[in-house]
Amino acid sequence: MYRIGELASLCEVKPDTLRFYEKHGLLAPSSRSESGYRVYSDADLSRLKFILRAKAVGFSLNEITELLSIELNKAEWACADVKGMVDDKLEQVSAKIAELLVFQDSLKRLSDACCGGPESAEHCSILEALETNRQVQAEHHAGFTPVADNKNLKASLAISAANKGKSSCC
Amino acid sequence: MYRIGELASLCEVKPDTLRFYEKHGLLAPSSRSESGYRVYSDADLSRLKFILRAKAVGFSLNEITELLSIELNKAEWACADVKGMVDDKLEQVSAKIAELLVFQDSLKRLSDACCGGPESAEHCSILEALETNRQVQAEHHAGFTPVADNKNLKASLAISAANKGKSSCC
DNA sequence: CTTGACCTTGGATTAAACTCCAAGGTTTAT
DNA sequence: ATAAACCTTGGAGTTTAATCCAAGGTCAAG
Ligand SMILES: [Zn+2]
Ligand SMILES: [Zn+2]
Ligand SMILES: [Zn+2]
Ligand SMILES: [Zn+2]
Repeated sequence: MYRIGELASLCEVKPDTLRFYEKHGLLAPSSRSESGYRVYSDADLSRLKFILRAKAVGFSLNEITELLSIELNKAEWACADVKGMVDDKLEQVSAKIAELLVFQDSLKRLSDACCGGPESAEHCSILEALETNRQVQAEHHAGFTPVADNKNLKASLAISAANKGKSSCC
Repeated sequence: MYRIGELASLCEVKPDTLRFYEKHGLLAPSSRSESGYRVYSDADLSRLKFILRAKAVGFSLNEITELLSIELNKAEWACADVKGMVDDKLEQVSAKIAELLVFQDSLKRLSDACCGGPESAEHCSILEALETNRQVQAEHHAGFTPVADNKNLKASLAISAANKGKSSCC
C-alpha cells in the first residue's frame, strides 16, 4: 500500500500527475485512508506501470484509456482489435520517419553547400536556397544514409568543415 | 499570387493557420490588395512549404522561426553561423530519427508477437507485454513465449487450432 | 506543542498550435 | 442587386498533459 507521494516517487512521476490521471479516469487509488489520503495497492502500481509503459511507447493518454478498457474486459476484444491499434501507431511512426529522412536529406544538402567560413552570410548558399527555395543539388557521392548515425554524421560534418574551399557559397 | 484561402487550400491548411503564422512571424504575405486582402507570392508559397515540411517532421514553430530568421538579417551573420544552425538542426533531426527507429522497433515486436486473429484478446501478447515488464524478443522468429497459463489451456488450444501457423499470442 | 513533511481540494496556469467567433467589408455570379 | 463566398480584425476557446497555487488537514519527531 502506497500513499500518493510514495507511488509517485516509485514510478518517477509527480503526485500531481497521479491526481491528473485519476481525474481523467486512468488510475484511481483503490482506497482511501481514514483521513482521506489516497491509498494505492500493488494492482494500482501495476496499472500505473501499464500506463507509463504505453506512454513510453508513444500512446497518448486517450489511446491508453482505450487500451485499458480492453485490458479490463479482454474477453470482449479480439487480438485483431489490439493489433490494429498497434499497427496504426506503427504506420504513423513509419510515416514520420520517412518525413524526417526527407528533411534530413535537405538539411544535409544545405549544409554541404555552405562554406561555413567567417565571411558575411550575404551570399550564403543556405540563405539563397531558403529565399528562392531552389533545391540544392544532391551530391552524387554523398548518397543518402537512411539510418541515424551520429558518429557518421559528425565525421561527415568534420569533413565538410575541412574542405571549406571546395563546396562553398562564398 | 494567392489570396489567403487559395494558399490555404493549396497547402491543406486553414486560413486561420496562415494568420496565426503571420502573427507569430513565420510567414507574412508579401503584399496586400487595395482592399486589404492578404496577397501571397510564390516565394511565400515556398516559404510555407518549408514551414510545413519542417513542422511535419516535428520541429516546433519556434525552431522553425529560428531557422528562418537567419534569412532576415543576413548581413549580421557569417556562413559559419548559418551553417552551424543548420547543422544543429541536422543533429536534432538525426536524434529524432534514432528515437523513432527505436520506437518503431518496439512496436514492430509487439505487432509481430500478436496473432491478430478474431480470437479473444485474453492471451494477447501485446497486452501481456504491456502488463509485464518483459520485453518482446527481437527477431527470433517464435521468440515470444506466452506465460504458461494452464487455467486456460482449453481456450489456448482452441485458438491455436484456429491459427494459421503464425507465431502469435494465441 | 510546534515544526516540517506530507496530504486534501478546487481552481488557475502553462505551453504549443491552432481553431472558432462576431461583426463587419469586398467580390463575384446569377 | 442581392446572395454566396470570400476577406478583415481582435479576441476568446480548444487540446494535451501536466504543473502550480492557496488554504487548510494529518502525522511523526524532537
Ligand atoms: Zn554559407
Ligand atoms: Zn560561405
Ligand atoms: Zn492472438
Ligand atoms: Zn494478440
